[in-house]
This record gives sequence, structure tokens and C-alpha cells, in this order.
Amino acid sequence: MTEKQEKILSAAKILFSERGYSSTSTSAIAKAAGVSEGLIFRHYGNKEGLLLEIIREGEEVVKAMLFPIIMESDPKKVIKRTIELPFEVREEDYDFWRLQFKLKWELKNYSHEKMKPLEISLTSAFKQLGYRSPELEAEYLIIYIEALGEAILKNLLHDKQNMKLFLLQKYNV
Amino acid sequence: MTEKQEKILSAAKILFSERGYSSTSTSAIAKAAGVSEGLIFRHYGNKEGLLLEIIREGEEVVKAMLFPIIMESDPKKVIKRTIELPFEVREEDYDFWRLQFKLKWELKNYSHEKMKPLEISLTSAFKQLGYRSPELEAEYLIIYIEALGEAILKNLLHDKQNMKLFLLQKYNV
Amino acid sequence: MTEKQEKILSAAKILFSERGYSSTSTSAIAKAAGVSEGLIFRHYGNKEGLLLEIIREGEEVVKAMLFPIIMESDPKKVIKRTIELPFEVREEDYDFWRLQFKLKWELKNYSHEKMKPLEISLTSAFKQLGYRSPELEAEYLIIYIEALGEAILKNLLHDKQNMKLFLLQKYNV
Amino acid sequence: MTEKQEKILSAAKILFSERGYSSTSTSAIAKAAGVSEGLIFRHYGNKEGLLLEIIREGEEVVKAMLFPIIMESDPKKVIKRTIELPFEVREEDYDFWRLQFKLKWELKNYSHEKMKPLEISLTSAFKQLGYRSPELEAEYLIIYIEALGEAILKNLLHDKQNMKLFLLQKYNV
DNA sequence: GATGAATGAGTTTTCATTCAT
DNA sequence: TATGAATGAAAACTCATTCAT
Repeated sequence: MTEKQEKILSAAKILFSERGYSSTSTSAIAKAAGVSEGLIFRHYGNKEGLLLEIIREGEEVVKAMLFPIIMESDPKKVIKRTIELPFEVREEDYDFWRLQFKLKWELKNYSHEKMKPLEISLTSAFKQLGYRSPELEAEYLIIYIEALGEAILKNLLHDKQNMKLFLLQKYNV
Repeated sequence: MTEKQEKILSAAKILFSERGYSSTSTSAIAKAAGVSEGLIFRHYGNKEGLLLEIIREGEEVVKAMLFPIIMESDPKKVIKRTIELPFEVREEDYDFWRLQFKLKWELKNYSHEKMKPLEISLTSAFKQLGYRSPELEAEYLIIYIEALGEAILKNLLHDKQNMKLFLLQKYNV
Repeated sequence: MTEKQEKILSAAKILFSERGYSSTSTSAIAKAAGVSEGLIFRHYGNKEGLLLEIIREGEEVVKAMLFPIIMESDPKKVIKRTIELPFEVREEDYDFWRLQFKLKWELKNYSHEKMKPLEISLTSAFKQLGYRSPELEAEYLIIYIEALGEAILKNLLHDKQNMKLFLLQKYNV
Repeated sequence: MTEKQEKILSAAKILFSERGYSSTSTSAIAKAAGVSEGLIFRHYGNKEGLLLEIIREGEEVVKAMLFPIIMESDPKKVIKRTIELPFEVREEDYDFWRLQFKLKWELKNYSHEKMKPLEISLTSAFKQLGYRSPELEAEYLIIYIEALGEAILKNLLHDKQNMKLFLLQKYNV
């Protein structure tokens, strides 16, 4: 990947996340990236190709984030680290994550498969801890974690730290 | 509101919810509504005016949904009915709700104030039931309910009925 | 057909015939027609739609030209009028015809069916006049007439009048 | 001429003949030739330079084809071999010839001078054979031969062999 | 109230050409 | 000689909006 290619990518991430995919023009991306508009098309074929590349990257980041949790054997730790996930997002990555959430709504067929491995790990963890409905607990927690992430990104949460402790207590982890 | 005006509105709701606001052209709306393109502008001034009208309607529907819960005095019932909210959405209204969720991401300042009254009611309910952190519990539940709605609209929930019972049990309501 | 629509069409005819279809930009057409570029697309969908409309018109003109010949019962007159065809083209229509010839080469599937009725008439005429291979004579003459048209449009013919007489003599009509 | 140069040339010939000169992009040529886009410009200066080279080659091929006819002293043989010309084109050379015909229409001043020597030979042949208007006969035959070539390249001729015999008979050669 | 022709600015995309390596 | 990244201008096409009827 050339330097300009990266500039395009990062400009696109910022703009897509700020304005949404279809409200962002390729000319705006080119300007922000400091490259000619044509270059976007040379490297990514078309506007959608650029988006796809960003999505692909996003999927890899998610995978990398989930990996250590999935590898974890201690069930309590699996739950604990899952809860901690949304609180660990750094402010400098907010743009990136906002984009991922936005795309979930903007794209027709945005894959929701990324979380499957985590769901399996959580189900197993809840089972080991003797929960009555481990599958539902896992599904429940994942939905919640995603919603929490959304709330954090939008600054809707009154007190992040407190909410985190509250949740860890709730699950006794 | 004339018949054509309604047709415009309902076509716009469907298209906005399917493709998003900025990916939907006024000409597509006019075609879907079976009216001339000019008419949209006669009635709603511009594309954004049409959107605002839809948002206004949405807010009213939300208010109407929350009203009976807020009026409820029995704290257990407040929680119960809050949990039941996302499960009561009729399939024929999915388009409408999908649009509301989409707009949350597409619009810069889509109001999140709509849920404030419910938050107050829930806080009070949790307090009455002796919960240790009623504010956090209320915030938590609202975030969860919204996430659940999202999951239901996207057909991500494996077993709606079971999840509902699971939640009611969890809150002992 | 509105006035502007006609202006677009006639500007397109001139420019396509002068520069060829793919070397003519829609913006050049719009400028020449004195309309906005967008109007071309509103009326004809896309550049090719505009071309198709021109082709359709061309086919009608050809049909109209051939009609009186096909209706002719006197075999000698059928041949005579066929030969005269290319010599009757008015200079003001050269643009139009040049375009038709150009398109034969520029379009993948330009229909050559237009001449079929004339071929049938000619075959019958040659048969009535006792020619030995009427089908070949008809095919031969049509190819020749088209080539002659081409030569005339390109001003390659040294002496049109003389050539016409020469041909009429050759066929004894 | 290097190997890559030849590849460019032959790719260009094919593409120009299939799509026309202005509808063929240099990038398409480069891709088809398996070379970098820059190389075209290194070797031929610009797109037109490439075209000119192709035209030059075409003119040489035409010259070479006409040479033996022009050298022919027997008038009957001059006519005979002229008639046979379009029937001798090998199918593998169709692309090449299609391109020559296409260019006649696409280029403003595509030279029609190539046939001049043949016209002189034919005029002289017809004169020797006592034809009344040898100049017209020569002009007539050349126009016809070109049209025949066109028809053959487009597969419009019902029966090539028969047409050839028919023509040879017509001219009694 | 309703139509649909028309616009102009903007969008995505293409393309011939240059240039550093 | 050869590559391929990069450009800038122009191409095709879209779209919100206006306006005469």
C-alpha cells in the first residue's frame, strides 16, 4: 500500500464516519487526502470498493479484539473482558467505530457474523458458571455490549466508569 | 393533509428506511408515490422538510407508546411494560422503526431526548423496588431496550418469545 | 416532443455525424442545442438513448424513401428509381446520411434489415426482365447503391450526373 | 520493433477494430497487450501516434495487394484480379480490414489516395477492351469492390462464391 | 393543488498523459 | 526499456429545486 493509498483510506474513514457513506463525495475524500480524485478510482475501482476495503479492515480489527477473549479459558474472565470491551475504546478510535456502527445501518448486507465466535465463548462461559439459560445470557450480553458501545460513542452515557463497575458487579466478575 | 400528500409521506418513509435519507432521491419518492416531483416541494418545501415531517410523526408515535408506561404507578409494571415494548412492534411497522433507527445514525442531531420521561419513570420504579443504583439501572435498561429493538428489526434474535420471558424473569416482573 | 427536445436531437445529429458518436460529448450536444446537459438525460435516459432515438428516426426515413419503389409495379422503374436513390439526396441532408453510414460502423448491432424489402422488389424486377441470376443482381445492385451513396457523401465521385446516366444505361432503364 | 511493441500494436488493432478508435482506451490496450500503460506512450508518443502507425501499416498492406495487379499487362487479368480481391481476404485478417473500413469513417482525412494507381490501371484496361466510358467503369468497379469488401466483412453476402462467379461473368473475365 | 419541463451545480467515473523509479 | 503511481481535465450522469402552465 502506497502512502497516498493510506491517506485516501484514512480520509475516507473520517469523512464516512462524520457524514455517512453516501453523503460523502469522492471529491471531498480526495481533497481531504490531498490526492487527485482519479487516484481513488485507480486504487479502489469505485467508491464502493473503497468502502469495502474499510469494512474489511474493520472486520480484522474486530477479530483481533475478540481473539484474546475467545482464547480465554476462565469463564469469569471471558465475561469480564467482554463487559470491558466497550470501555476500552480509545477516543482516537471513536471515528473508526462510529463508522462501523453507521455502516451497520447504511449497508444492505452488512455481516453480523463477526460476533459469532464471541457468542459461542460466552455461552460456554455462562454454562460453566451454572447459568440457567446460557444461550440467552450470551445473546443478551452481546446485544447489550453493542448497545453500550453505541451509547459511549454518542456520549450518551452519564458516567462510564460507574456503569462499568455496575455491570461487573451485576455479573459478579 | 391531501391524499397525495399522504402518498408522498408513506413513499418517503419506505424509501428512506430502505436506502437511507441521502441515498433516496426526491425523484424516486415522487415516482413511488405516483406524483409529480414538483409536488413534494410544494408541500414540504424541500427534501429536508419532508424528513422533518417524518421525524415529527415518529416522535409522536414514540410519545404515544411511552405515555401509558409513564402514567403507570406500579413500579413492577413500569419495568414489565418497558421490557415488553420492543416485542410489541408489529411487523407492518418494521419499516417505520427501521427508519427511526437509521436516522439516529444519519442525522447529526437526532434528538435522544424522547426517552427522558421513560428514564425518569424507570429510575423511580427501580428506587421503589429497592435497587441499589436506580439511575444506572434505568440507563442500563433503556440502552438495552433500544438495542433489543435493533436486533428484532434486523431479525438477529434467535427466539423472541423466549428472550422476553428471560428478561421478565431477570427483573422478576 | 418539446422544442428543446427537438433542439437536442438535431444538435446530436449534426455532431454525431461530424465527429462520430463516441467522440461527441453530451456537454457539447447540450451547448450546441442551447439547453442544460441534464435535460438530455431527462429526455433520453442516457447518451445511448439519444442515439437510439436518432437511429429510429433514420430507419423511418429510409422506410419512407423505399416505400414508393417497393410499391412500383413496372420492373424497369423499380431498377431506375433504385439507381436514382443516391443521386437524389439533398446536400442539406448530407449530415443525416453521413451519420447513418457512420453508425453502420460504429454500432455493434446496427440492423441491416432495412433494405430487405427493396431486395425483394429488385429480385422480382430482375426476374421479370429475364435476368439470369435475379437474386445476385439484386444483392449486387443494393451493395452498389450503398457504396455509391457513401462515395457521394464523401465527394469522391468525379461526375455525379455522368455516373448516373452511365448506370441507367448499363441497366437499360 | 521489440516484442512488447508488437504486442501493443496487435492489441490496438484488435481493439480499435472491435470498438473503434475513440472508444478504445489506452489502458484497455495496455491491459490487452500485457504491458504497462506508460509503454504505449514511450513507443508511440500518444494515442494518435499508435493509430498513425497502424494506418501506415495498413497502407503498405494495401499497396502490396495492389502491386501485382498494377504490374499486370493483360487487361482482362487486371479486371479479374481486381474482382477477386475482396474474396481473397482470409478470415484471420478480417479484424485488420474491418479496422481499415472503420477508420475511413472515423478519421477526418483518411486517405482515399491508396486506390489511385488501381484506378489508372483499370481505366487503361477498360480502354484496351474497348469499353465506351473507361474512366467511369474504373471508378464504378472500385467503388463496387470496396462495397463488396464491406459486405463480406459484415457477413452480409449470401453466397460469396456465387457472387464472385457472377461478377467475373458480368465482366467476361 | 398539481404537473413536468428545465436548470445548474454537483457526483461518480474515465482517460490520455506524465514522471519518478 | 519498462513499470505503475499519480494527475487534471473532461466525460457521463444525478439531483434538489424552480417555474410556467
